[in-house]
Amino acid sequence: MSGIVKTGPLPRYYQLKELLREKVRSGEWMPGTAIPSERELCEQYGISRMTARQSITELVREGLLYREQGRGTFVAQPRIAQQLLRLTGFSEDMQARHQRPGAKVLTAEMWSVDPRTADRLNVKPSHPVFRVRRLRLADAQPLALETAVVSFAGCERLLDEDLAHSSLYQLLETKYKLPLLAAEQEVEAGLTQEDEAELLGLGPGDPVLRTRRVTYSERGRPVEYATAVYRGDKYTFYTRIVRDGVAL
Amino acid sequence: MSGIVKTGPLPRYYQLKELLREKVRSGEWMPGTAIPSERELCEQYGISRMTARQSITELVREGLLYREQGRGTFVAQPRIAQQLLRLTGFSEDMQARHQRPGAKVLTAEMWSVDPRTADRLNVKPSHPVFRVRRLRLADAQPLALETAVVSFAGCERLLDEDLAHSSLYQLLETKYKLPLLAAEQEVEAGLTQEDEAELLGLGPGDPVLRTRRVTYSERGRPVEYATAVYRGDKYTFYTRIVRDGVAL
DNA sequence: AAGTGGTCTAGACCACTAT
DNA sequence: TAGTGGTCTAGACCACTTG
Repeated sequence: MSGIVKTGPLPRYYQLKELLREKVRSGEWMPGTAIPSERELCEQYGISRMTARQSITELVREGLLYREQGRGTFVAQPRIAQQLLRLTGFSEDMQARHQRPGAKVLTAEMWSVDPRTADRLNVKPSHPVFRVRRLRLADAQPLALETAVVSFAGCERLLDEDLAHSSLYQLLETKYKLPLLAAEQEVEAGLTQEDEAELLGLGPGDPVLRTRRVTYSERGRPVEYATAVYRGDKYTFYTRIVRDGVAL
Repeated sequence: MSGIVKTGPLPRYYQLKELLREKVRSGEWMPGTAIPSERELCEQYGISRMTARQSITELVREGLLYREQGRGTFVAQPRIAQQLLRLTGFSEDMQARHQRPGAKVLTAEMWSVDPRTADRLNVKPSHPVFRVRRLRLADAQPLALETAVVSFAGCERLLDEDLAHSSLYQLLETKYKLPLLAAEQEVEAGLTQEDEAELLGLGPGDPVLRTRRVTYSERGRPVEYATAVYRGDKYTFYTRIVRDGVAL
């Protein structure tokens, strides 16, 4: 009946949230239609209104629903709704594009950080950090040349990881308990340099996309600074922007 | 004493939120330091804990604070905290870079929408929409070539606007009451086409950044589809990504 | 053991929308 | 007038962190 377990391991607001998400995902509730009112949900699932509100509030923040005062809560249009905001590394990015990610490790070492990178990672210059340069493959074809510099206590353990077959982001999040919560990224247009062209299978003067990214973990602490050069003919950078301070 | 008005026009959670924000902004609370506990704030300001929590929760979402279970709530590092997420058009973008925005209107017309654009704007093909092509200037120098297609009931009124000196986004938000809440953007590297090169002051084969953007208003309704070509040598695209589903 | 944030309750009054 | 979301209360128990 209710589907909301009284004393399960998962919080009730979370259970209701996933239940509502499924109603939308499955198409049972179509875009533009009103969902049950907060008071109806309370009664249906035997929870208090504040709890139901928390579920709805989080789904509104994700863009799946929207509220109108005095009218009700509605399912948002799918284009904006179902493309959720994610923080992805190369591997997850490729999987989302239905391409098989791969990597060829060019170098992996402990490195005395240069001043520019030190500033971005908030560490002292010459501090030892982990650095890996990889040729990134999509369906076994070269797509990007990526340099990642990672800084945290114990980062030298990354030297023992198999970064040809593992996602760096997944390693950091699971094995090293460093949740990656936010990132700032810059994207520029450019042309190939000689060494890059050869590795990427491009000619001189071919267009490329250059990216720089600082990735942050908890407490706003920078963990990774990554630069990459993408083949301009095979890569499009996607982003979703949500306005800050949008009322719930 | 409290500073939280009992029956003012502004909600109490909002008053507390701005009060906390000011403590951080002014430097009274430095990054990394703990703010008073939720129960302390309740007592200090004479409000309930759920109300204090709402203030804090919103500031955590903005990246100004972070919580640690069992320890407390802390001020985040400024780099990530004070760079708030904004949805900007060209004019706001240039102002943020301390450059003077400008525009030369090439064409402004009602246009029978093509199938590709119709799909993005969620309107029927051949539907009449407003289209403006502008050469965008930064400090009076050509920076980008932008085509914006805008669709809403009454969009033909845009024909009478002075788009050489007005921000399209500001017009839409203020005069037309269309809050711009979210956008999806694609960025690619490319080379100039002949007609573009001349307008942008570039030679053939120079690198450019091509962007496509759909901007959404309330209810997830698409309002604008804009494509632009930026000079590769003068423009860097910035974005901040915040992970979806981050626990509050 | 004491203090913190995380979750939750069972109400309440308000502003707003629709009929 | 009835129903909706927006705000708010005064508690409660839990998991977690720190002494």
